[in-house]
Amino acid sequence: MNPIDHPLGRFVSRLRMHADLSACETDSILDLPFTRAARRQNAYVTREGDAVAHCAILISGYAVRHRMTGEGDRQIMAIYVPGDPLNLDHLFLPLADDALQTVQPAEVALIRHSDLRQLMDTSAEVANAIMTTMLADVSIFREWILNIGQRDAKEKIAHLLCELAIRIESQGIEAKGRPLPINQLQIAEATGLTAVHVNRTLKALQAEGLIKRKGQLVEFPDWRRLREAGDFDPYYLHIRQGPTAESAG
Amino acid sequence: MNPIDHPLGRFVSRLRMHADLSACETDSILDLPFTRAARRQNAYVTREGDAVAHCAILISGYAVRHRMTGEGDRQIMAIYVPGDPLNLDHLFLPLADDALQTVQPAEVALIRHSDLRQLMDTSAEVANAIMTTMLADVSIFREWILNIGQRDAKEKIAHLLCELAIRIESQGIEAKGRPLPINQLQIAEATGLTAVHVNRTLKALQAEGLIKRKGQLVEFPDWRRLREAGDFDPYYLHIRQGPTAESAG
DNA sequence: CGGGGCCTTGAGGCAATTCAAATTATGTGG
DNA sequence: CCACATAATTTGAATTGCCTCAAGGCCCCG
Repeated sequence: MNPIDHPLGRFVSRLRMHADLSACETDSILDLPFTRAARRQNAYVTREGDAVAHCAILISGYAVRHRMTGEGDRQIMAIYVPGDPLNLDHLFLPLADDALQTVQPAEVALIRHSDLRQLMDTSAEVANAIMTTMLADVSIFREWILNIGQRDAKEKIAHLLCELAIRIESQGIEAKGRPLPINQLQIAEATGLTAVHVNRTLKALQAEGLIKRKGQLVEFPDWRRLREAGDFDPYYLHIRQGPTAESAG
Repeated sequence: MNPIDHPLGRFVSRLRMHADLSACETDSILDLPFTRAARRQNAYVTREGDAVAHCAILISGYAVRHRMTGEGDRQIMAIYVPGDPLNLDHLFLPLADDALQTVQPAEVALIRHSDLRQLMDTSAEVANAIMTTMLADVSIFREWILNIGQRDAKEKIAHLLCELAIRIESQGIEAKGRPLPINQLQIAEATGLTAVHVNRTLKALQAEGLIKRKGQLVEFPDWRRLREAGDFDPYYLHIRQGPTAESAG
């Protein structure tokens, strides 16, 4: 069976980026009971303060994780692509300290904590794959600290675009003429810039031939120079096989 | 036995901030085999790229976790206080993606991964406490993304000072007239500012009566206003009992 | 064809940076 | 305990990257 045909297929594929899973272990994941749920654009999956009893896996669409200052400024701290687990952390810390929200119409698979924990107790390999995947996402949090703290606007945005390209491509989605999962305001909220400055910086990247835009579509005519402009090295993603996006246009 | 007398006593105390541990479970942690190692100031515990086989627990002193851009700019992504585990993540993702470095003379306890995993396999409660503690630290990573991305210099620094105060105080260290674990350059590297601007901002905080400095010592004459200035709410630390630093001078 | 997102552009202002140097702490060996 | 070296902090002046405010344009969709 092609795992992509299964709602959790991309999740398995995500786990396999970080750890080995036998056919048997794969099946045990695909056999997990789950609730499939559709979410409109901008719908919340969980909110800050929720006591969470389910792990959400993104089946399709895009979602973000965000937190707000007391003055209401929003910071996006993660962007999720299909196959990504949104909140494995809630397995161990069920009190949500930030919100999960779709940014596109999306579907999620909701797996009860008890069911997932039971499988992890049964299979050390599955447990290990889950942990490693969760910690790869933590490494991304840290790279964002670096990105937001130390790089200038052009580098920040180029870096974010590179990361998204690699992560989306790794899931075999839209090899070329990628539609950006997020708009300019959301790029701003993810990089700590203002939407106005994001707009100007995107224009500058385009003028330099590093990206090409057509509406929501973004193309990368010169991947190598974009990577350099963003000081991007994908090691922090902890994807085992070298990503293949280098060849994409 | 007073657990503080044991090198791992503060570590147990840290775990107990986030999860229940019975006396029996506590003892099983204190009985873990470990190597005690002294580290000079600015010594590395692990470096980026290392394949790590031990979890390091900070017994005394202070340490940071950092990563660098291609241009050599350093971003500190975590500051560790005594009792903190430095790298539980390496249990599951043994390839270090950033460096751990002392910023004061320090001692660490090195616990072999295999020993810690064995204990976690034996005791679900210990495993849960370890996981919860690790994820509380991940929540701190995310708060730093928010702090660096959305707040201005005064808020950033006030927020960082509040976090450090609470975390140090929670370990029962130096109730008043706290010596800052880090210098101004390191505050800069942790907040994404320059050392010069950190200096000016500290002066401004002092002029407003939010902090009082004497050499390396920092006092908080008006904790409430400092907390407000830093938009600081300790919920994200996931410390179960309300921290007591409100009363400290 | 009208309304609401989203994107785009301009002008002016400010927070934070850069560069450079002076001053003050900290530590060390004699 | 002093003299020296080194690290850390402090200050000034000039610059700039990014922000704020404000308005206009585009495009999708009912």
